[in-house]
Amino acid sequence: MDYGTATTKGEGYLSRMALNDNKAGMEGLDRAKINKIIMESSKGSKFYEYELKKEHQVNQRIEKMMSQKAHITEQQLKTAQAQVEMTASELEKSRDLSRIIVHVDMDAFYAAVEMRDCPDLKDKPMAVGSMSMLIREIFADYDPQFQPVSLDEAYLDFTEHLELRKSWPEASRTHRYSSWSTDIEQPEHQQESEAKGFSPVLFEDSPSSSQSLSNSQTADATGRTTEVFGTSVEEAVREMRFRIEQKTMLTASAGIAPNMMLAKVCSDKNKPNGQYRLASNREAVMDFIQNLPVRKVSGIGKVSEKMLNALDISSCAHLGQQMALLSLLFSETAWRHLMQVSLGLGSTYIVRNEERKSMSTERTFKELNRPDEQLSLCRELCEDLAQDLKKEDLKGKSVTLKLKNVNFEVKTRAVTLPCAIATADEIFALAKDLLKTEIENESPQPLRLRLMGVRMSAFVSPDDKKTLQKSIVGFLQSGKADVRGSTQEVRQQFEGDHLPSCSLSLTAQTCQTKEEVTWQIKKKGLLEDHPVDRPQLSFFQRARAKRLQLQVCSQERENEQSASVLTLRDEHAHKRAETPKKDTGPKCAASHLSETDALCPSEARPSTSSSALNCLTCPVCFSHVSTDNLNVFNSHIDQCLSKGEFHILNSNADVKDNYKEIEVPGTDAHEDQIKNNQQVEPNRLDQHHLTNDCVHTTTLINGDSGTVTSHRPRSDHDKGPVLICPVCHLTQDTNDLAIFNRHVDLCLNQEVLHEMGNSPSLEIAKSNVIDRSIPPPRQAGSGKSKRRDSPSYLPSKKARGQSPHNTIDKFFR
DNA sequence: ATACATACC
DNA sequence: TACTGGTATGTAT
Repeated sequence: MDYGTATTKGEGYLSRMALNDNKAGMEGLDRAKINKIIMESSKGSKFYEYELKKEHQVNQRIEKMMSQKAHITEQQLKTAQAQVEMTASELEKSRDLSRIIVHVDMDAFYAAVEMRDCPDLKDKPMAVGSMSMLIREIFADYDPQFQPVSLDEAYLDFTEHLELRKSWPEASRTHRYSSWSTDIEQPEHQQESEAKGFSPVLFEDSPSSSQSLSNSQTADATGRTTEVFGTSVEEAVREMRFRIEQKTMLTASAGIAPNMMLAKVCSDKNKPNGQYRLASNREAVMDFIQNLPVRKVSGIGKVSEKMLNALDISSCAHLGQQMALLSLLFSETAWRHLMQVSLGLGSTYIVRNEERKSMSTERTFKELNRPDEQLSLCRELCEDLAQDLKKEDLKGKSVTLKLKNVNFEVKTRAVTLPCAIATADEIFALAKDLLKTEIENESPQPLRLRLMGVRMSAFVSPDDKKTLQKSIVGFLQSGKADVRGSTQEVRQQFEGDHLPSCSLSLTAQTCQTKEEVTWQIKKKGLLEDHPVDRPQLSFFQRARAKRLQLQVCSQERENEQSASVLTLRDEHAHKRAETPKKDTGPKCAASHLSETDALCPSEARPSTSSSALNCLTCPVCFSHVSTDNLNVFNSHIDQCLSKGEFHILNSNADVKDNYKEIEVPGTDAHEDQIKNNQQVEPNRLDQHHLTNDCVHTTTLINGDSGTVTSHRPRSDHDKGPVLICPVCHLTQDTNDLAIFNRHVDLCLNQEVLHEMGNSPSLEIAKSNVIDRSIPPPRQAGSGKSKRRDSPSYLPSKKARGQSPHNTIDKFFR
């Protein structure tokens, strides 16, 4: 075997390549010359170089695996063998041969795509159709639950259909040839029909769709030939293929087997325009499997095949023989899957999995290395993606930026928000930051890109998308009742969107998860009227007090808004304290709030209603501010922030210095910024700080701590402040605000835990506690750390349902 | 949650 | 042959 020969980087591959070509029969050739040609052709082909690099990586994996194998003892193997046999007999017990699964695969689908795009065919009449239509119109007759796997593939469970079919009259099994194919009865009529002016179509979006097909079929007065199909599986499948062909003018192949894995292999057996049936008995299955190359199995790709080959495994029979070894070398999921394959097992029930998990758009181009161009491309992609999202009415919480450089190296960078977003501006606000970070990381060299992509994932469920009227106050009113039940109703709808640019803000009202609710509830604590008077109250008690107060005031909405404003302000103050930045001077503190607009759907933004805002309490000085004008209130907070109690935060960072004007997406300043984005300011306080806020959940303590710690006059600053936790009232032996904040967060979370008792959101609350116990992003300025450490107690992904026919991909442990 | 690799069409 | 664009998922961290 040739892997492992390449240990040095540059020459390794090349010598290996040269070696590879040095096969029997080539001995007499001028080897030096050949090597030179190989070298030359590889030169300039970044793609080829990258392929070699990947190959090398795979070879190293294999090497590692082989050395692992070399260390396996007889004893280990014996134990593994016993284990594996146990598993095998368990799996054997679960074998279900009662289902009849069919895999259909359109033969020339992609050729048809080409044809559609071929200008010569553009003007020819096109029949309507699509997989979804096939779906609807043909597949559903055989299995209403059928699963479309891709544009040209589907799984169907024929079992029920076949039962019914037994008693069907012949008429129900008789199908007509379409008018365009009446001239010939052979299946090969396709070319002929094209000659008649039709081109095969499967696409709903074809420009000249709509007329022909259904018309021609129903108006098939000529009648001509019909075909009667029998009641057996083969006949039923043949009938289905016949109907597909009549409808789409494309042939399909099919596989019939007792499970999905086998059906898929079978559909490949008689590939163009054929079908293959594997009988539903164990012997037939095992026979079929024995000589089946592992590579034929869906999910075993190039890499897996190579790794298995290195272990002298090429057929499924080999798999069965080597399971003990495989169980020692591969991950649990991987070897279990392999074992299923070796036993000819696969999924026997078909799940229609209609929700997409992500949506993305990417583009390949000639080298793009100017940051301004990269950014505007990024924007374009975001716009495209937003459009696509809109078509399916999707909103997601995670945005991933994908970059491939001219050397074909791929990078993905992602952020997740607590709330779902969908517009181009919102997506761009995040993607832009991810991109900028990468540009900065590479500087002073430019990023030399050949591909860029933007993906949206973590979609909110349709239920969650509906904005509900019930407010978080309503949630609190129901006490600690079923949080799960109320979670979805926590959002508020605000009417209007005409906000003074300075005073409004994102609220977390659009957030969807329990975690976010917890987060909000905690924020809610800041609404407390007299926290200094009643500091002994728990967070929830305070929340309840607030609720009562709110009831009295019956001004829920407006208070919600002020809550949001306060909270955000706090978050930003916190951020500033944590991440000192060089920025322009203060302008309007609330403009920080505006920046977050980009990150939440506009319809969720609170409006600055003109109704009275009594009961407003400054989160910094805790004095009451009687105003119904949020601008006034914001100014008040600005003043508080820029003096007095808040100075403690300045020990970490000069708050004032960190105020700056923010370009809000959609504003001129923002647009200009994008357009002229030549230079990137590395330490800008920008949208992604909100991102960080969101990712790290709560950051609400700062305002509090400012107050709580204001026991000492400013002159004592040098000695360090005395920090007393407002929750547990214990003096904290630290000057480090970050540590102190973490402590308070923990305390608060413990409150939440207690309060929630066994409520369903416990898990979430817990995770907050744990998250908080992790040090905050190390350095300020870099602002790079968007990583969130995941709690170790979370169930592993293995717990997720995985269907056996899924891919396994990585085999190594 | 994020990054990356693998897989499939 | 070179190699895209889209989605999903397994593994590692």
